Amino acid sequence: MGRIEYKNNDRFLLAVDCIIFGFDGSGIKALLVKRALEPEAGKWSLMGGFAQQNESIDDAAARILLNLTGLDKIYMEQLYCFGDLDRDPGGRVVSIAYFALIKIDASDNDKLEEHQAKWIDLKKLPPLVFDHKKMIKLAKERLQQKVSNHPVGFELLPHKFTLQQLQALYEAIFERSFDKRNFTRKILSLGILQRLDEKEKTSSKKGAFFYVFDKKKYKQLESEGIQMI
Amino acid sequence: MGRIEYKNNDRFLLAVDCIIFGFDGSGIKALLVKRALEPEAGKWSLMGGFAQQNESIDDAAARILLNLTGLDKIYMEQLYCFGDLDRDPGGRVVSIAYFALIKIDASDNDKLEEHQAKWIDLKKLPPLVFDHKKMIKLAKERLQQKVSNHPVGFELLPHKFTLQQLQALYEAIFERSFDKRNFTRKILSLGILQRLDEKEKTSSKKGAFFYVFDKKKYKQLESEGIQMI
DNA sequence: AAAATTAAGTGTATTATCAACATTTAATAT
DNA sequence: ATATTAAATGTTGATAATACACTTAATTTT
Repeated sequence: MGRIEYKNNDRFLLAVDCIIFGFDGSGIKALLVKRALEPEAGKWSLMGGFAQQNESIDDAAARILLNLTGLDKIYMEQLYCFGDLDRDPGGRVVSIAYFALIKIDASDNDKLEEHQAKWIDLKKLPPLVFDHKKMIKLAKERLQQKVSNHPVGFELLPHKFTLQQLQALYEAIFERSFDKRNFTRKILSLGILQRLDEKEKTSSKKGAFFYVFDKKKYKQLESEGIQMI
Repeated sequence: MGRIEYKNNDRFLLAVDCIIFGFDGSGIKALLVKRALEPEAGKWSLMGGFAQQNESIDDAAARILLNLTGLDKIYMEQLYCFGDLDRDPGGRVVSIAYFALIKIDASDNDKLEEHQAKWIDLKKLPPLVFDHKKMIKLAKERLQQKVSNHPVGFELLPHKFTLQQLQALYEAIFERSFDKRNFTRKILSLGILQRLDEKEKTSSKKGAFFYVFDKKKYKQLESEGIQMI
C-alpha cells in the first residue's frame, strides 16, 4: 500500500517557470533573470526552479516567486505544462509555467539584483533560453483573456489609480487604444470602482480622481459573470 | 554537457489522464474505465497512464487515448496540471490532464471492453478515484469556453449532421435551451456550414437537411476570431 | 484680476447585436 | 384530398457597442 506502488515507471524532473508581469504606466513588462545554471547560463530567462517532492506544484511556483521578489500572496495562475522531449538541452525536464501579476515597484530590489533580474518590455524581449519566448507569448494571450472577464488588472496597478492609468493598462495589454468616453462609461457601469475624494495632480492642472477597486462589490457580482471590456 | 546537468533534483512520476467526451444525441458523456491498478483498483476512473521518458507529454496523451479507443488524429487539448501533494494515495504523482472530443460510435468496442470502459452521462457520474471528478468539472467548463469561440463541437457530431443535432449538442454542453430560430440564424450566419442536398428523414416526414462543417471557409475566417454562440 | 493653458470629465446619435415570439412549408401517412 | 409531423423561416423591441467633440476644473501666465 501507499508509497510502494508505481515502482517501475519513469520519473521526471519538473521545472516551474514563472512569467511575472508588471506595468510601469506605459508598457507591460516581464521580469527576466540571467540564468544561473548551465546550460545557457548567463542568458536571459524566466525565473524558474525545480519542484520538490515535499511541496505541491502551486507551492513550488509561489516559492520561486517569493525567492525572486520577496513577495507572497500574489495573484498567480497556472498557465500550461510544457512537455516536449527536447525543450531543455540540459536533460528531460517537463516545465509547468505559471504567470503572476505584481505591482512593479513592490518587489525587493536587493533580491532582484541577486538574480540579475530586469523588467523588460514585452515589445522589446531579448532572445530567451529554451521555450521561454513561447511561454511568454502564451501568457500574454492568457492575460488578455483573463483581464477581459475578471478584475485582475488591478493587481498590476497601485492601490489608488486614476481612470486614465486603468485605461493605459488595458491599452498596453491589448496593444490597441480605447475611446476614453466609452472606456470610462463601461468600467464605471460595472460598479466595482470606488472614487476617492483625492486627486492625482502631477499630470494635469485639474487633477484626476483616484479610484480603488471595491472587492466587496465585486464579490456580490462575481457569480453573474462580469464583462470587463 | 547535455544529460549530465540537474543531477541532484527530485524526480516525479508523471501521469496523463484523459477526459474523453462524446455526444449521443441527448447528453454529453465521458468515457470512464474501471481502474486496473492499485490503489483503488476496480473503481471508476478516467483513462490514464504514466508518461515515458522517450515521448512528449502530448504524445503520451495521444498514446493513452489510442490505447483505449483505437483512435488517432483526435482533437485533444491539454487541460491542466494537477500537482497537489496528496492527490494520489499510491504515491507522489503529478497528473497532466487532457481532454479529447470523439465521435461516440467511432471507437473500437473490443478495446473498450478490454478496459471495462463505459460512456457515462456527465449528469450521472459515479464516484471517481482521486481528483478525477474535479478534472471532469474543469474539462466541462473548458469545453463550454472552447466551443463558444472555436468550431470544435463538430468533433462530437457525425460528419453529416442536422441543425437540430447541432443545437441539441450545444444545449447539452451548456445545459440550457436555445431558441431554434435565433440559434439557426446565428450559426448559419457564420458561413462555415455547407448544406447538402440530402435530408435526414427518420425523425420527421419533411426531413431536415444535412450540413457539413466547411473547414476551408473556417480557415479563411479564423484570424478574425469567430463567435460561435 | 483676467486670460491662457492643460488634461479631466461628460452626452448623444448611430449602428449592430441579442432576445423574444408564431406561422408557414415540405413531405408523408391516412 | 386531408391530416399529421417536425422543419424552416421573419419581425420587432431591447440592449449593447461604437463613433464622435465640447465643457469644466484647477493652475499658470500676463
